[in-house]
Amino acid sequence: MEQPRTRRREKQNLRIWLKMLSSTGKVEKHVRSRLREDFETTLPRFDVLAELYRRPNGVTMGELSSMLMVSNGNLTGLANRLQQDGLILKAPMPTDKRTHLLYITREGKSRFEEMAKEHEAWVGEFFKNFKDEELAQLLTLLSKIEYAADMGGTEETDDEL
Amino acid sequence: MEQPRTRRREKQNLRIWLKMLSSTGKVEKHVRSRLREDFETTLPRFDVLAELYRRPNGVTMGELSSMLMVSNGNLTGLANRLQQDGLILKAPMPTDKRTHLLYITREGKSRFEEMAKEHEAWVGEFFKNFKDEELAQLLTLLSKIEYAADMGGTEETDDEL
DNA sequence: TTCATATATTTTATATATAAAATAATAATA
DNA sequence: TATTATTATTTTATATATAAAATATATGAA
Repeated sequence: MEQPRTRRREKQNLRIWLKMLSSTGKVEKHVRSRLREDFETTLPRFDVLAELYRRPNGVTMGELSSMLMVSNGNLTGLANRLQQDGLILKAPMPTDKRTHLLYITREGKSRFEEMAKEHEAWVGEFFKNFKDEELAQLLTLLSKIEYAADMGGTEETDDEL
Repeated sequence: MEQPRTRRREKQNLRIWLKMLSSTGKVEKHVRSRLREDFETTLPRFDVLAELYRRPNGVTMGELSSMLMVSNGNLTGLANRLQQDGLILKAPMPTDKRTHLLYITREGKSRFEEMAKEHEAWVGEFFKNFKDEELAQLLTLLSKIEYAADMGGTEETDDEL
């Protein structure tokens, strides 16, 4: 015999996952369009600048790729293009020539500041009609999902804890 | 003079947006890995099969690309690869040779059924520790964001309605 | 009919993205 | 010190993804 309770729950899980994908995707598409049309850049490039902006002392390729959760190979290309544009610098560490440090340039910094201001406004539009309490709830619920993802495979249900 | 209330709110908006990106991204990475390792396929291919599975009468390229929210050009390549694998069929409409209809094949159908079952389980893991009420809340909040995205630029704040 | 316009899809150029192999440099060990 | 193993990054092959141009077909108007 079936388990309608469990089945309903499974359907609900899928519905939420699809909603996460569609809502995130739509906001992301909007941000990407604005970055492209207003600043002739892309989201991954913006993300790189954002991290380097917060670390004026530089970050290694490896650190940055794990911060951004992208592969090393992906970051290699991104960093090359950003360096070509004069927005970042890349230099091997004298003490270990394998390791390469990335820095944001003065131009990259000022470019990022312009974009970050706008970026905040674009994102804010989507939350305009949220109550403070709803924002807090949403943050908590999403954090719970991320936590489950970080635990990945090792976690248990509450019952078993 | 500054407006700490507004500023706090802006920070919170950004925090949530980043959390949407990170939580969705981590679940997505997990699903992509499983699809790759267990079924030698990818998320976009799975998405195409999912839509065609639900429409046995076929869907045109244009319809499908807007359902999946990807460009026509992107779908062209995806559809070619899926047809090569024998999972879908593509055929021009006799009444309008510009339009091409996509269908899932018997093999595609059975392949998708296998994957869908697993997919549901993978996704369910992330919501294991959620109460029914929390799931409902999350769905509502995400829907509100998606709604704002769909209204894109035309919407007003509640105050002004 | 014929020409202009509109529509559906594909092609092209380019940027992300990954996994896996290759490279380069360092560290560790015999 | 030589050899081995490890680490950091790049390269390669492939798949997604888009915007813009090109193609092919259909529709509409003169």
